[in-house]
Amino acid sequence: MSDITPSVLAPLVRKLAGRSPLGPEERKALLCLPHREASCPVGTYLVREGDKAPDFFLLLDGYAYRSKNGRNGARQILGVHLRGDLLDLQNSLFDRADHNLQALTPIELAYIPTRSIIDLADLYPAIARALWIETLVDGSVSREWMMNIGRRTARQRIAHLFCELTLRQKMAGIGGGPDYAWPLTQEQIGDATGLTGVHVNRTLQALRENGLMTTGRRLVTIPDWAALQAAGDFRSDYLHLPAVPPEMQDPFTAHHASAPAAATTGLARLSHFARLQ
Amino acid sequence: MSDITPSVLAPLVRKLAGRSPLGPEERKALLCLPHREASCPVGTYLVREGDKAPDFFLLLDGYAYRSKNGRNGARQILGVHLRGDLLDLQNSLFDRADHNLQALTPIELAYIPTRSIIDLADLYPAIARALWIETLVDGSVSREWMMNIGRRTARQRIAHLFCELTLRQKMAGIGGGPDYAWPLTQEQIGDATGLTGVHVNRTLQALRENGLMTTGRRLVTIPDWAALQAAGDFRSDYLHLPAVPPEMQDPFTAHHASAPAAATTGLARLSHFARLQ
DNA sequence: CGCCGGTTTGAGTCCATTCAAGAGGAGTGG
DNA sequence: CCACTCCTCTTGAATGGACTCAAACCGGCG
Repeated sequence: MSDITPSVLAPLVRKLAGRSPLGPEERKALLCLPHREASCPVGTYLVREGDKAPDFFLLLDGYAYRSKNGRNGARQILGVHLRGDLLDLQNSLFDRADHNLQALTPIELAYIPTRSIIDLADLYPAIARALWIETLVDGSVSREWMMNIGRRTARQRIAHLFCELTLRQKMAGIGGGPDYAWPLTQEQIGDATGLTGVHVNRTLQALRENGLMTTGRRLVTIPDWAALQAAGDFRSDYLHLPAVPPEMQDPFTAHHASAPAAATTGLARLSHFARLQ
Repeated sequence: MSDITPSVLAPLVRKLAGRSPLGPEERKALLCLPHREASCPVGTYLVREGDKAPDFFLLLDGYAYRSKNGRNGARQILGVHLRGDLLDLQNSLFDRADHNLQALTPIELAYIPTRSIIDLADLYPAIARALWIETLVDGSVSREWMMNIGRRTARQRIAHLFCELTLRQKMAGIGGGPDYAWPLTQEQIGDATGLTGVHVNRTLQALRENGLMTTGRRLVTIPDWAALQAAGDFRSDYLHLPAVPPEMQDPFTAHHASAPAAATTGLARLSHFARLQ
């Protein structure tokens, strides 16, 4: 419960401060939130479609994903989450969850009562705004996924997904080397991209043959990041990341970011983020 | 610039109050927001992908849509908006817009500086929360669209889109009769559902032949609402509407839509989650 | 009237699916 | 250690849904 070891919630502060500047008082309030740690095996449903008033979670370690089920048994994966992500802001403010949230790998999480977060948001406008922006970013990602699923070829969709997850891992400080963890099965890649597992397999083979990536037991290596980005029509803007390392920027984004007269809020956020590290 | 007729912003209050209860003071503050009215012809870009710091709008009349462009010229429509909707919460808090916002029909709108809304949100937690929830609802709709585009047949996708727009019009008090306005061309339906215009045409013909709907010059008639819902795998939950009239509710909304599915490790879930409670 | 945007229609093609069946690996229990 | 199961990945052949590329049709409008 609420205790004196605040370090567990540090990622929460880091996350939110990356969205809206937070003063020391606000940081402290966040760190003092009541919470409970837990760990779940693969496949655990954290929230199930139709459940009432779920609380929400900070993902401390491992991977999770959101999904929806169709009447005919079809499943669509809506997003993937990794260490440091806030889970289920989406559901927690509604009376009933409209999608599932499931552990993709064994996970560690901190469970935080929704009530206490809302109270904090009422008390500190900066926290409220950070939560709001976090939700807006989530929406932006959803939109890019729509684009991906609706208007790209199988090859592009899969390359795009690999780009997104790889970059997000990089930003979360996971897997600094040439290898990145890959938590999804081919079937799950299919569910995320609107394809079948079989066709994912074939497309993956083609990508490998072209030297764009190699997958081995739950690992990906990407020899040529720029090439994979191009193959996936990937531009990282939509993730609204605080600061993408130069070697992983795409020419398009770099071009725009280098324009000096850029907006002030982004830069403020950036410096804030740097301070945390 | 800002004028003295506050009635124009009444839909804004109505919208937000539907998300979170607002006191008289908060309502008054909203109505006193500085704003400027404008009207735009069909096709006007209100915001263009890559634009910086757009302000935001209240749609007073007409239809608008959001879209994204791929590098190869592909276009994905991300959502459709109608009278009373808040436009571009999505973009306005970021440095740069990540998608387009365009007039689908001639529209009337009230333009509100983002700054003043944010100030209001800082001042009144209830307003901040309402805006947040509005954003969450938007995310919920995006998720359903992902499901639609990724995991449904052409027939289902199109039927679903018709259901959504029809119901939202009903809720906004437009078109009380058996006819509803239909602002989208077949090409645009394709862009919204991840199909081509040609195939939309053929699918539409099939739907008409089955007596599920008829389209005439910018009008739709739906003889059997339940049948169209079934054809589109449509459940209105995801829209998070305040109150859906009984004749338009679907039978499925009542009882839990718990898909049995694989749920292999579902057993672990219950014990664990019980512990959390 | 002629233009123009939207709808309709046709024929051929291709991308992705379906339905199998087999292979590889990891974990389990005897 | 093996046999066993389960899960994931792989491969093949046949099918089909949606796409492409036209061209024609239609109504509204200047």
